[in-house]
Amino acid sequence: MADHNRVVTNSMDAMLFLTDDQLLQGIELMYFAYKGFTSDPDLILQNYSYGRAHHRAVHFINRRIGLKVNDLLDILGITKQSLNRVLRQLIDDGLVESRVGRLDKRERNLFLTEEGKELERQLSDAQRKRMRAAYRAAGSDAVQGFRLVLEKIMDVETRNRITQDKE
Amino acid sequence: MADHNRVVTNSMDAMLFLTDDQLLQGIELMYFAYKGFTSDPDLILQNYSYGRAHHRAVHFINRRIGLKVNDLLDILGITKQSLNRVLRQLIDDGLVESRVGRLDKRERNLFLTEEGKELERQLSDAQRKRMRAAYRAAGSDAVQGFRLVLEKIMDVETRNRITQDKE
DNA sequence: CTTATAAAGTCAATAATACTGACATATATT
DNA sequence: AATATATGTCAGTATTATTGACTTTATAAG
Repeated sequence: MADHNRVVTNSMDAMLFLTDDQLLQGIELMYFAYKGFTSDPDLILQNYSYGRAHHRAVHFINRRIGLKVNDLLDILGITKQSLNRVLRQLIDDGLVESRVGRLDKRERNLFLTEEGKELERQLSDAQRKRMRAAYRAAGSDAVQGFRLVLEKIMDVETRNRITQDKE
Repeated sequence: MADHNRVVTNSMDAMLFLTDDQLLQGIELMYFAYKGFTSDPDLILQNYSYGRAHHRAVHFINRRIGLKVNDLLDILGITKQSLNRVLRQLIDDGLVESRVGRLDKRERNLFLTEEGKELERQLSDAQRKRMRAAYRAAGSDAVQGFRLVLEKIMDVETRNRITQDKE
């Protein structure tokens, strides 16, 4: 009975490339792909003496226009002290605008200025270019699989927050 | 003529989810998935007062047993001064052994000790568990696509080095 | 209206990871 | 003997993150 179950499990694992070695290969792929994924924006950010933290802030302020500081903290999963330095710089440099909330004046809504949008465009153009090339080379079926697996790798709470935002 | 080409390109893009917005969604997926991907090992590493740099070193020393220090530097893409601190700790703590090369005595070959293997097992078990669950949930076709897209996202030089190592 | 809670912002100290530059040692190559 | 290579180390700096303590302003609860 136990033996029978194991055989079944193993054959399913084989179909799904689930040997320990295949899984380690997938783990390495994630590592190397993520490295490439961040390399193009990193080069651009150097010209501004900014880092990845600035990129992430600019990205999410662009994607969720007018989001609150607390929302950004939740998304990034860092402390407000960590975000503060980055956000302070972006605001002082005129890339981000912080407006007092209309309903709740304690809140601050974040927006990209024209200059901020310009940096965002540079960064996302570079990153999109790589993704577009990868998608084209891999084909649409592969892209669907790619997206599905990534969604399953995420923390469930993160996935719920993301997918709920879509609709 | 130009118009005609653009129409064709756009429809292909649509099939491949290649609108700017879809590409940005893919970029966010990568970000959130990578965050989940590293979260389990990060928790384990805290018990050892180690960081991700230690994880990467342990991972690759395990995967390419006896690799040279220079090989590890190439893989990680960091300076020897950066690696030194991490490697020094791992060696001093008895997780990694550095043996003088047989043919070229200037070289050092790196190995995990039993204790090092034990940490590697803990870390990769946690990471494999998440990957296995994601693969199972997504299905084997999706996994193939996932792997293919990741390979295309990598830098070409990295991809050549990895795929050449496979055979 | 007063007290409590919440959102945002700041100051200070610390840690992990990376960098550049300079230099040392042992071994191999020319 | 001179040069190059592989490794290791010291010092100084930058980025990104942390914890803890505290302030200001505004809303909510009593």
